[in-house]
Amino acid sequence: MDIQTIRVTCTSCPSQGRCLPVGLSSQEFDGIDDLIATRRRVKRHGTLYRNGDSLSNLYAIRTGVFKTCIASEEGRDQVTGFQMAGEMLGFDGIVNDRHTCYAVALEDSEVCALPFDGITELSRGVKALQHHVHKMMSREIVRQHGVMLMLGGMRAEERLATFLLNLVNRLHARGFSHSEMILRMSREEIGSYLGLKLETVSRTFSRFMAESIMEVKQRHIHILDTDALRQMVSQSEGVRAGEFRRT
Amino acid sequence: MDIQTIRVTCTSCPSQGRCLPVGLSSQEFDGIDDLIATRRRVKRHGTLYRNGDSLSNLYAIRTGVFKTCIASEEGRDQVTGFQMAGEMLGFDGIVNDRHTCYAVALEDSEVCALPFDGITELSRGVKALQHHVHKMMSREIVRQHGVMLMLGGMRAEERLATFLLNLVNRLHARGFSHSEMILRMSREEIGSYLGLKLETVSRTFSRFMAESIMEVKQRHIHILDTDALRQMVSQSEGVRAGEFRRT
DNA sequence: CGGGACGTTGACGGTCGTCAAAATTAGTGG
DNA sequence: CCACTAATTTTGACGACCGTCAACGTCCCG
Repeated sequence: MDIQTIRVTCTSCPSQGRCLPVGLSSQEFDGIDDLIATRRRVKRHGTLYRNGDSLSNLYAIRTGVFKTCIASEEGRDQVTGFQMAGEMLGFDGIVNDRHTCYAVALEDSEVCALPFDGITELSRGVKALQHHVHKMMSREIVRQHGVMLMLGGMRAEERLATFLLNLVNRLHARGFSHSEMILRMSREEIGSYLGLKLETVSRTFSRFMAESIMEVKQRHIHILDTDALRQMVSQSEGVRAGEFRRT
Repeated sequence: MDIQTIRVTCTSCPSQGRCLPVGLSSQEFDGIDDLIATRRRVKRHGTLYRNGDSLSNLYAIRTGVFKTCIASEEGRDQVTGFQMAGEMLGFDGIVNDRHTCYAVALEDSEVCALPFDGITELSRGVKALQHHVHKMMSREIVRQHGVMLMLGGMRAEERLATFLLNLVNRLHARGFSHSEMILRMSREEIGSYLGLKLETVSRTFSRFMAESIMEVKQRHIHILDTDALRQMVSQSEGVRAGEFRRT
């Protein structure tokens, strides 16, 4: 048994206010605490929900990191995102009352399970909550636009640079270093997310290291030249004729 | 002046019930009509909203076809989707109160502009509407998962097959043929959506025609062998060793 | 210390992007 | 209605990027 559930209140959450209660007055905040939110521990490689599971909860991550994947019928899976503290999971399940994704913890993690019915009901009374739910779903849509941009037109270098910058930024916003991090996902998982094979991911890391843009020791990343990475992402313009461009 | 606005009610909509009022009781339906929904005509190549525009409305398509695009900073645009009658546009704008996309009509079209504030307010009273809004946003998220799957791991043939099947299905659901259609978008727009260059799209069409899977005359498509297309999409498994696989 | 998961590196080839030019269609004005 | 130009589409030749296959290194945990 690797999952525990206990009654919990937002008031004591380590990801303070990143998820649902953003921007609520203290009175409204008390309302949130009335949501019967249960805390669940999910061990590394444990599954939070599978596709096909009926949608009962949305999940807010308290600590840890998750990946979400789609399992296509033909057996090829694909990572659709990596989520960390304060981010929410489960919106994919609302259309058909069942999840079309599965979510797996990449390290021992803790989530807050929020009954979807409770959220909708509460948000009928609390404007700020209602708006925030809309915002979170909209944010997910816009995030995915970025992924589509990446998958649609970028080369391996640009994809990996985009990915690493995004990751380190999100970690920095959570109080970690803006230049160092430990990846919680394998090369294969990165590749799946970026639409690349794991060998290509590995090679691209090596190239970055050779160009002393970063130090890479397995999953430990130390970014030495953030600007170089940023340029990679937006360099796409102004390429010399004859060069290979995916755009 | 290519845009007209007039007061309109759902009751007389040609895309009956595909957008907001799905599953509402007649009483609730009357509530929807209270939304100050204005009809807007948008001519071919006309813009419904641009990125940067503040979010005031969501849009339900009454007639016609639209494309939505992201404009990346570096000038490379990308089509994120094609929308037709009964489908809704604008969810991307909710996070930051401004659109991060632009929407362009591919033929003379007509939309219903629904003030976002009105929708949220009304949905606080009407459960079914509230749930439906959530569903539509969730559906958009799931749709994009499909696009990511396509962009992440499919070959040109599979992408185009997926695209055409999806399109013809949606048209069929609207009462059109299940085997014939006229594309409203150029090869370049298709390519942008599929993460391919227009030449590759054109070549792939030619190949489909050579294999008599379909007849292609410019933008007129006649599908002769739907099963062949379906197999392309799910064929990915069981490929002989030595073949190129993007998965 | 040994086995398995994970990561790195090399060689080779396929797909699709690039460049170029021709063909077909669409749109415009006389 | 027809000439003329612009836009879109098709087709070909060539090569870059990245996928495939394979072998080797490294790390972790029992």
